[in-house]
Formats: sequence, C-alpha cells, structure tokens
Amino acid sequence: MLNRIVLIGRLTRDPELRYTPANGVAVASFTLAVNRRFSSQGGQKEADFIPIVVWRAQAENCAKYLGKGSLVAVEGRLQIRSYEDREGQKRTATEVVADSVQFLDTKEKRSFDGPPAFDDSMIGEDDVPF
Amino acid sequence: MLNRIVLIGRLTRDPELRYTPANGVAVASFTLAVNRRFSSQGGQKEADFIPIVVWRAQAENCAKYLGKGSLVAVEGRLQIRSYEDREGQKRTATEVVADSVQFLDTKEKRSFDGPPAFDDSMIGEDDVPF
Amino acid sequence: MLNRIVLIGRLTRDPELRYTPANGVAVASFTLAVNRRFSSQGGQKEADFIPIVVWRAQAENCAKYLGKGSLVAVEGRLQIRSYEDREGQKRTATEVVADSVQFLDTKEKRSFDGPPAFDDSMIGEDDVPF
Amino acid sequence: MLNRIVLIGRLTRDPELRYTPANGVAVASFTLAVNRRFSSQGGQKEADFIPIVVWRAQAENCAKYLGKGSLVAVEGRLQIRSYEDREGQKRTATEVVADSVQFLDTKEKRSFDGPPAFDDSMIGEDDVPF
DNA sequence: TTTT
DNA sequence: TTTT
Repeated sequence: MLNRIVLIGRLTRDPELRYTPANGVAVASFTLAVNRRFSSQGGQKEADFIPIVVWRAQAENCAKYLGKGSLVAVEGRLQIRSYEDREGQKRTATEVVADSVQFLDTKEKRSFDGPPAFDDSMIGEDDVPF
Repeated sequence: MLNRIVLIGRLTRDPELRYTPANGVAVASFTLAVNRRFSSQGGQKEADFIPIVVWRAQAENCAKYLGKGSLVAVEGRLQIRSYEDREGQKRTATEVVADSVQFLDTKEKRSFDGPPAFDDSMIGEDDVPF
Repeated sequence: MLNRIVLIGRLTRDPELRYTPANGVAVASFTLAVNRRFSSQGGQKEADFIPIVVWRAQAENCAKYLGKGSLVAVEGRLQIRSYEDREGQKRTATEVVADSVQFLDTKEKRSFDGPPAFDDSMIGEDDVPF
Repeated sequence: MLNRIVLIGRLTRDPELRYTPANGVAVASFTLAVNRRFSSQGGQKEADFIPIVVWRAQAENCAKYLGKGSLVAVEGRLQIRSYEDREGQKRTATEVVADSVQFLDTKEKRSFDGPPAFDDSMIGEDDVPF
C-alpha cells in the first residue's frame, strides 16, 4: 500500500549520527522545519517540525554535509510506531524514514555536489542487477 | 515549503464527523491502516496507523460513504502539533490533513462518484501503441 | 534531483509484455486513463492517457494479473526521451517508469496479494481515538 | 483520480509569459532540466527536460523572479494533450501543470523571499471561505 | 529545544 | 534548443 511523502525544509540543528549496536549500520536523525504556506492568522510564523531518519550511506553523507539551517528535500515514508514510556503509558512516535535526502544549498562546509554517489548499501534486497 | 503526502490504506473504523463550535465547519477524522510493503521479519503483519483529518464538503462525503474497512487514497500534508496534556507534559499530535480523499472500493452503501467504471470513451483516439 | 509521480487510474487495454533482446529482462507497458477531477466544461469526460513502463518481476506480475479496465496506483518517475522518427523529425516520447504498481481491484483472475482485505489485526492497540 | 508529480530541477532558459487572448489570464511556461540520479552508463550526464506551465499570479512571479539556471521545486499534475500537426498527423503534447512553484536559490535578481504571497486568483472556484 |  |  502506498505511503509516500516529499518534504522541503531546513534542519533545526545538526544531524545526529549513530550506529546500530547489532550490525553497526549507520543512522542519522534530524528535525526538519517545514514552513506552512498559509499561516492561519496572517502574522504568526508557523512550521511543522518533522523528525527524519536516514540509513546507511546517506546517513553518513547527511552527517558530513548538513548542519543546522541546511535546506534539503526529503523523500520517504511516514512511520508511526507505538511504545510504552517509563510510566507504562502508551505513546506514539512519528518519523519520516527517508529514502533520499537531497542537499539544496551550497553555502556550507562542503565541496560536495548533489546527491551522494551510488554505493552498494543502496541496493534493496530485491534489487537484481539489470 | 513543500509538504506533500500520498497514502493508500483502509479505515480502521467509521469516520467521526464533527462541526467546529465557532463556525460550524465540518471536520471528519479517521485512522488509516497503511500496510508496509516489506515487513521487517518476513512473517509479521505490519502497518502504520495514520490519523487523517478532512474538512468541509469532503468531510461530509467521507462520513456518508466511508466505513470501517473502506479503501481510500488520501492526498494531503503532514501536520505535527504540540500541546500539553493534563499533567502539563509536552506532547505532540500527528495527523495528515487531507486535501482530497478518493474512494477506491465500490462495495459500499453509496451511489457516490468514486473511481468511475471503465468505459470505452476512456480510450483516447490518440492512444497509439508504444 | 527529485522526480516523483503518483497516479491512480485504469488500464485502457491489457498490458504488453516483452523481453529485452540483450538480456531477456522483462518489460511491461500499458496506458493508464487518469480522469481529471474537474472537467473544464462541466459536462465533458476528460482524462489523461499516460504511458507506463514497468520492469522485471513487477512487469510479469502486471502481465499476469492486470487487464483492460483494472484499477491501479502507479508510483514512479516521469521520463521524456528524444528520438528521430523515420522522416528524421525530432520527436519526444513521454512515459512514466514505474517503481511500483499496486493492484486496487480484486474482481480479477488473481490470487495475488493486492490490497489485503481488512481484518481486525489491522487495528492497532494504540489506535487511540483522536 | 490521482495525478500528482513533484519535481526539483533547473530552468533551461528564462520563462515565457503570455496572456490568454480571451480573458487575459497570465500563463508562464518553461522547461525544467531534472537530472537523473543514476546515469545508465556511469559517465554520461542524463536529464529529463520537462515542460512546465503555470497560471495566474504564480505565472507572473515566475517571470519576475526566475531565469535560466534557477533551481525550483514544482508540484502539479501531468497533462497529456492530443492534437494534429500541420500535416494532419496525430501528436501528443506533454506538460506538467504546476499548482505551485517554489524558488530554491537566492542568488538571483530578486530580494524575493519564498513562495508568492497569497492572492485571490489562487482561490479555486470551489474554494469556499472558512 | 526548533529552521531561513 | 537544453540546466548546475
């Protein structure tokens, strides 16, 4: 079933890079501020603050080339997980799992140029060579 | 800034229809079960349960023509609001605000104009073979 | 750079299945009739007839389970190729290269795993009312 | 039925602005070069050149603030029209009709800031005030 | 906790 | 006819 989201916005802070304990797979996470086009009250600045998660090679590229304020386009799917907090309360965690993150400004600490090069980790399990 | 999501899934229960106290504007809400394509563990059935909100005429159509189990396509934007719960804790509410809801099955209680049946007029004269 | 399209529509005829001469890779092609929501003239039925191309395993599934009139959701990218016709004229060929094709009606000759029927396991425990 | 496309790319030349003879409605058109992520042959630079059409207030903003090379995000629908050329041959015209065009670089001849302000022409015919 |  |  279809679940596809496209966002353009700016990072509210530098990405955090971690590695899964079990397999050492890279994960980056950050929050995207996506301004709403039409604010409800004329004056007020309104934005949605959307948690993003990226895996593997892209995670490392994000950590390397993005920082607070970077403008990016994110393509992915919306994921809503449930869990219990320490008090045993049912909570829900929302995040966008990115398939791709595109860097849209160049003003940064990078000589990087466009989307990260293709590498094997980007091949899905079912992705047969041509 | 861009914030666009497209979902296909089934309602987990009948939509709820309400009206805003101030202006009497119709709002419908329901939860969409969107199955993930590739379950992480092979066997397990996995889905995201995504809260949807629809306004005005569409809200009333949803209430009228959709029920638990209905298959729909939703197009809209992801909205994340912050609020405080009764204990003064910061919480976050996620929902997709739908611009359009399309009805994808016909088995229901409706004569409504969902996906039109296929008929020959849909074949363009210009529909040349590739 | 981003190029993403999502379509819902019906096949104007049965898909055509072929194999690349060089490698024997499966390709299916068909045309999707996508009705426009708001017809310009009130009365007239209007649709876009969009050529779709699918590769590999999905191509074979499309050939097997889809036919004229089938309702599908297509996700992919818009591709515009230039070529010269027999008279040496520059032409342009438009098609959507599908990453995924989802089968949205069940009335067909298939036991295939299109949109799963709704069952209670799809209601999350955490599916708290709004 | 659903028809939604999101593109990020650069203008191949300055937009052309015209007005419909009948009603004087503004239309801008330009071509977007959208680079493909993975070139088929490693080396070759590959892009799709996608004709874009924008109406009304947005058309005038595009003409004012965009030029050859500008980076934009376009959201809209894919439209395929048929017509006969002068020789009476059936041809097909492809274009993306933009609902919104977002300006993604600032290096240009503009002090402009983000998406065009809301004005009445952006209200769809069926867009009831709240 | 929020970005330009 | 194609953009960085």
